[in-house]
Order: sequence, then structure tokens, then C-alpha cells
Amino acid sequence: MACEPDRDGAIREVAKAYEFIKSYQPRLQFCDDHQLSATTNLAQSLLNEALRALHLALFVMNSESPGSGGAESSSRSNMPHVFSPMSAAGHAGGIPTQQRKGKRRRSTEETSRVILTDRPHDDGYVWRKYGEKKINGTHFTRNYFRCSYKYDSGCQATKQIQQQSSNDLPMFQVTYSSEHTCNCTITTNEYINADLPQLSYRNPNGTSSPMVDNVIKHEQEGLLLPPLAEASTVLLDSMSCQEPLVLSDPYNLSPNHDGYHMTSTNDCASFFPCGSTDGYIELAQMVLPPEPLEDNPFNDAELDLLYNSLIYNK
DNA sequence: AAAATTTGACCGTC
DNA sequence: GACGGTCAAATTTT
Repeated sequence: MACEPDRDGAIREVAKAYEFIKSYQPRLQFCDDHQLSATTNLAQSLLNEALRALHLALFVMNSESPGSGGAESSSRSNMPHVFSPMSAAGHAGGIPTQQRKGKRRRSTEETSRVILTDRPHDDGYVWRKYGEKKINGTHFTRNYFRCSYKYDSGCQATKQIQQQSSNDLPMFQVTYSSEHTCNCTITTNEYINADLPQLSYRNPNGTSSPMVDNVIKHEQEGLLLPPLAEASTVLLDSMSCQEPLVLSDPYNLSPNHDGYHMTSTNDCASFFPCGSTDGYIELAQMVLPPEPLEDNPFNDAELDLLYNSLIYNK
């Protein structure tokens, strides 16, 4: 893939930022819950989010390295993160001529979007699982979902969930195909109470565990983490191999007439253009503090380095 | 009993 | 023939 000319250098920079933040994080953990100031809380949240984002970035970048020998690298079907509607499903360019059992491969005209997330169900729609397959060259099965209102509203939206890693925070590649025509989104509360499709994930030790989205589990257990520290999603440009965007949890993927837009529950968000041109996503919000933090362990240059590492992989 | 999931079979594409 | 997306009967869950 034709990305950065110096990939190893970029990986080193991200790894450096990761280690830098990691080393400074304990400085913000001296306060107990009662002493936790808003500033420290925000800083801790930012650190958590930055660590998670950098971890994700490293994961993606290492996975993309040709011949890197990463844990997930293997044969053709376990392709790196060059997610393209053309290549992801091995399209042949023909529209299926029959509606019989077993019809497959979608046409090239059909829209698909690919994201990398640790919360594959958190998209505001109700899905029903209709299949599961062991895919060649991958360690995990691929799960197939259709819109629950397929037969009520004729909605043709489907998605595939493929676990990508078996880390403590398992990551999933989610491929959406076809747009929803059902207008059947659910609210956050409805989502929390909804029956979610069953999806298990593999732990590092190889055992299988039920997959429960973090936000649901935390709310059910009464454990509310700082909102910025919940989870991350990487939106992968499906056409141009642009750098992935790392999004923090307050962002919701919600449908609009064009597909999806991102909304934020955080007031101190800024808008940053994203280079994607395929209509998949054109604008991303990057959370920034409203003003310099007191006791901020980073100087401006370091923050610039972190920011550039996150956004541009510089 | 109804709804949801599982799983083997089917079938188009490569 | 291999692969993988979908179907649908069987099974499980609610």
C-alpha cells in the first residue's frame, strides 16, 4: 500500500508518544475520588483516551506492515487494513441474478463501510444474526447480521463483524453493507435495554467470552468511567488508504440521509477535516481541552507531537 | 409460544 | 474445488 514513505519512523513516533504518556500517567493517579478535581479528571480522561488511541494506531500500523510477521498477518484473506469495497469481498462486478438460497458477493456499486472498533454493536440499529463463518487465514469466525426490520420494512442493511485481535480489549472489524431504509434507530436507553445480538470474542488465552459492549456493561454495573476513556473506534477510509481516525467513545455513529454522521456529547470539541473523499466520512471531531490545563505534563511541542501522531501519524 | 440464535447446506464467484 | 455470503431448519432462549 502506498502510505507514508517512512512507516517505521511513523511507528516509532507513535510508540514513543505511547510510552511517553504511559510514563506520565501515574502522576495523575494520586488523588482519591473526593479530591479529584475537574482538571485532573479531564487530564486523566485525555491520557486514557490518548493511550488507547495510540495503542490502536500501533495495532493498525503494525497490521499494515507488509511482511511484518505480526500476529494477525497471514494469507490473502487476512488482508491488512486496506479496506475497500472493491477488495474486501472479492467482487466480481455482477449483480446476482437469482434470489435463491446461497446467493453471494455483492456488486461493486453497492456501498460498504468498514470500521475498526471494540464495540461492534454500538451503532444505534437493531441487528439479527443470520450466520457465522470461519474465514480462511483468520483466527476468529465472522458473524453476519441483517437489519432486524428486513422483513418489516424491507431494509437491506447488513453488517459483518470480524474479530481482529485477542487483546484485553478485543478489536472488531465491522463491515456495513447497504444503507438502512427502515429508519428504525434506537435511543441510547433503548439500546442499553435492547437485546443485543450474541457475539463472543476470544481472549488472549484462547477462551471464548460473551461480548458485551463496554458502555452497557459499565452502566449495568454502575461503573461509569470518564466518558472519554470508554472506547475507541477507528474509521477506515475505504478507498484511499488514508490514515485511520481514532474516535473516542462520546461519538455516536448515527444515521442521517447520507449515511452516518458523528455527534459528540462533549462540549469542548473542535472540527477537523478529514481527507476522505469516498463519502464514508468527511468530518471528524477531535476532543481538545478548552484551554491549557494546569499541571499539564506536556508542553506545546509535545502536545503537537501527540496530536500529529494521532491524526497524521507523523 | 414466539423470538432469536446456531449451524449445516446451498450456491455464485473466483 | 475452494471460498464465503446467505438461507432455513433445528435448537435455544425469553
